[in-house]
Amino acid sequence: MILTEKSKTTRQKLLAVATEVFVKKGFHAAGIREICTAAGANLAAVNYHFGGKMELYKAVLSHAFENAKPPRPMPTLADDPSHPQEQLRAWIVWNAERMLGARGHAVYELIVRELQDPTPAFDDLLERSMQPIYAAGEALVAAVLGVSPDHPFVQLCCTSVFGQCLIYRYSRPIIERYQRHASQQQLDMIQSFLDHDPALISGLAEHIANFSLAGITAQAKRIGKN
Amino acid sequence: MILTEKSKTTRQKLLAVATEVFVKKGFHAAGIREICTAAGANLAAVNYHFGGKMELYKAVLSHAFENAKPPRPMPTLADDPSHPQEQLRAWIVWNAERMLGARGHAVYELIVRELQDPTPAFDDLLERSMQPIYAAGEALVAAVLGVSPDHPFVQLCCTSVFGQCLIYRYSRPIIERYQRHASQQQLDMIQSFLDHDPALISGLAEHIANFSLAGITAQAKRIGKN
DNA sequence: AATGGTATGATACGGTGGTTTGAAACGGAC
DNA sequence: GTCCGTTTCAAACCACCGTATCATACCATT
Repeated sequence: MILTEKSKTTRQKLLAVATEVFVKKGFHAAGIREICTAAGANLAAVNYHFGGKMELYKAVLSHAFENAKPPRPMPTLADDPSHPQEQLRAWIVWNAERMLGARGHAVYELIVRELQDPTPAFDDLLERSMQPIYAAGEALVAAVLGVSPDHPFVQLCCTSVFGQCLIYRYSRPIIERYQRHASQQQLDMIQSFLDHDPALISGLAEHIANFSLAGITAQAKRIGKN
Repeated sequence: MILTEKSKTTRQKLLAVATEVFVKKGFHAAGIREICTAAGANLAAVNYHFGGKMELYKAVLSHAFENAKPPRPMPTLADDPSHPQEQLRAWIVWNAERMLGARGHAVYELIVRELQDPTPAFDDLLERSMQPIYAAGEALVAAVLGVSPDHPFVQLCCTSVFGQCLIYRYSRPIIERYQRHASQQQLDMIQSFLDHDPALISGLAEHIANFSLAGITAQAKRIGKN
């Protein structure tokens, strides 16, 4: 199939709209009629350009993954092996900003959806987008704890870090519902969070880093005592 | 409607099976036919006994909420206002065990589903099951931080605590998928976690408490310095 | 045994959602 | 202008799901 200019734009429009809709409603709840009308395309367009709903979804995942490329490289232990604490802090901040910020937005929203209703496309996405990051985090935590990466505390601490990040992706409905009981100041914060305000995101990332680093070093002392 | 013995067992079977299915697949993906055949009931049974799918779902939520009543009462600041740290630790452990253990299993699994695809029954469930716990946690964190409950740090810290708990409910698919790369020791841990092994649960709760308390006291020092 | 409220059963209806079809419109190549 | 591959379009198809219907079976009461 040769892609002319016109076909490219319909395909791209479809892809963009589908990303939005899949993020907002998840794979099953999203309808191709909704996607097509929102993209100004015919109902048959999805099947023509992608071959089906699932293929469209996989294309969306790949596209979102490509667009999630971070602006700066991930900090790793190898960057500065003599200062694991500083590197760990840098990694946590980097990871949190990536997960909460606008740049990685779609991927993580989609991953979070996959967590509950895994589709066949899940494994590949997870392997490509999360595994390297998680492995780097494990290595850093292990270095700070002074144990091997297989140590149970390593997984516990890493999960604590990821849990703090993911909940902001996860509990958007709660956050939105909170608006009714919130003060004006809180309302502004919520809105700017939903808009991926970079200042707020990095503030959040700082909090998670401070919180987690204290938690991890406390566990390190606990290990040392035993 | 007078409930004879026979009708009671069908209703209860329906309720039990529906809880399982709704937990496993969520409200939308679960089918009446699936539930009825699994319960050995006729297709019309749901409409007869509950009045519709949504009413069945609400009944499941209520039933799950009733069954989640904790074995011991929630620790609050009022229990011992002079030792907020100890009370906060007790609250975190209590909350984590409740969220991760078998007793509250269904409620939290359902809440987590609601987080992504809210149904009209969400608000009520949230208000009844989460709001009191969250408020108690806020008060305790605020006491330890030495600030008012409206302080932004309070919400940040509370969210960090809940995030660490929820991720274990949330990312079950990841945990299960991890089995392929896991060691035998890890496999056993995963299995006993999925079986709600009380020893493992309280170990997890201890970790979350240690981790979070260190994080929160670090934030307290940070506030003190400013 | 007869009766009437209760429970179960088989089946059909209306709606929705993904997919398919076949014809029409486009656009460059000759 | 004609041709042919590519793209768009409206309509229909098909499977599934929640619900409604109505007949039948149950069972305590009389």
